[in-house]
Amino acid sequence: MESLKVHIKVNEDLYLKDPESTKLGKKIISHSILLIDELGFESFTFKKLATKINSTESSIYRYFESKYSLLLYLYCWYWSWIEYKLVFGTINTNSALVRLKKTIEIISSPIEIDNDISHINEVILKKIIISESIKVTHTKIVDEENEKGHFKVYKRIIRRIAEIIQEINPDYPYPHMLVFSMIDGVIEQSFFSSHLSGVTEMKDEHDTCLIDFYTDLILKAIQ
Amino acid sequence: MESLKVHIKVNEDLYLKDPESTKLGKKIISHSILLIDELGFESFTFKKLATKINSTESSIYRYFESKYSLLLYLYCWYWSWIEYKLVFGTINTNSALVRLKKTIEIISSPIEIDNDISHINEVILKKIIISESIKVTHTKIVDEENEKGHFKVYKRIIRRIAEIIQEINPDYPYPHMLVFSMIDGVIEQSFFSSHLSGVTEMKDEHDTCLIDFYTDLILKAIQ
DNA sequence: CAAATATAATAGTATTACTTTCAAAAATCC
DNA sequence: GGATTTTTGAAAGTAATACTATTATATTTG
Repeated sequence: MESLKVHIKVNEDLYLKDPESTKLGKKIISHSILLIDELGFESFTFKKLATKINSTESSIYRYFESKYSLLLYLYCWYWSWIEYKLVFGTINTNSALVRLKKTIEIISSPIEIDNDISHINEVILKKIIISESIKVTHTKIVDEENEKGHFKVYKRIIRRIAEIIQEINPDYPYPHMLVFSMIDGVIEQSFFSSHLSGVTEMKDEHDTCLIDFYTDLILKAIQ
Repeated sequence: MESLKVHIKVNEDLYLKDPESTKLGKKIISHSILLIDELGFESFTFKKLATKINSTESSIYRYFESKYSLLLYLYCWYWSWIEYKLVFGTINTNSALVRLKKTIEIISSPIEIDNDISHINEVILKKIIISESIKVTHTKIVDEENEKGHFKVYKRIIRRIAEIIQEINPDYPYPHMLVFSMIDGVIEQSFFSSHLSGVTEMKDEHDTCLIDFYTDLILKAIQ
């Protein structure tokens, strides 16, 4: 059976030319994910990517201003996809508590292969988000990017979940901090689990203990 | 009154020549902190630093292999200093709960100027740690650095605090994850508080609400 | 004061992140 | 199906960066 195809749309000013609109564009996206994962963002260059996909540096520059803006594109795509999963996963659920538990599960679960979205490998994309997304946020131009609205989706996700918490306990004073703690913590613990053993009980990126940890932590905090 | 001078020692393989041993070395450290804060790590270069301190690129290269290893030095220095504050701040305290509370306070408090250590501006150093330390950890060579023992202090801090938690509640299953959550969360929330308003209730880097947030969170989690 | 060491001045290299130009190929329009 | 527009490829060029190497000049030390 053919499954439902979902198209994640990102802000138009993230690219010079929509990579979803052409074959070369899609190749740039799918292979950049693989190559950034392979080399790390610092060693990743448009020249190397061009060689990989039998194209040229200048062709890639027609889609993205810089390798940084390509990473920003992937970052925005990822969080839009997560938002879609959150909305889809909690639809028709009346109980705020059930919605919260489901939300925590979606945020802290390891990614499984999702065939609904063709050319993007979400498992490797998450690996990139885990190891490289701080290169999108921790920069001198973060405020500029923020003003352009590039963190809108990320912030909306936090707001959405914080609202569920407020529904459950309107008196809890730090719902956003609690949610941010989880969203950021999932990424960071996933990274450190496979690099600095000893800082976390998590064994690797596929360990599901994060669900358990954050469910317990959040429910106790807001009880 | 002359205050107690404390000398923080870092691993010898972090530098080519000990910057604490000469006037130029100390100038490199103190001014690199100011310049990295001013320009951001990406735009910071040894050439610019050399100009600032009326020296030359090649002289700075005699102390540090690369700008990256200078950042690693600052990173290690910072965590050694935090460890010293933790040990000093919980000495002679028998109750594990009191030690835990004090620890949380030390980790999540904004930094105040500490005149005990002369040429290093700890307030600005923390700003650098907040915005740049991920450039030490989130890199392809993190495993290599880990093997060289450069994250030993950081990991020991987590272990230390996790042990206090285990003393209070030996059955809590995720003491390291909980501690890591706090240590990493403090840094990340401090960063985002001043850049992405809306993701946290924290107003800025000087807001003390983190103490309150983490004290409540951790005590409820392990109760 | 001599010898050893540290620093400054200068020049040079490979790589990177991009830009420009122009020709060839492909898609689109009538 | 041929003309036109758009997209891509090939090649060369630029400024900046992250270092290295060499030699001369200070500065420290015994």
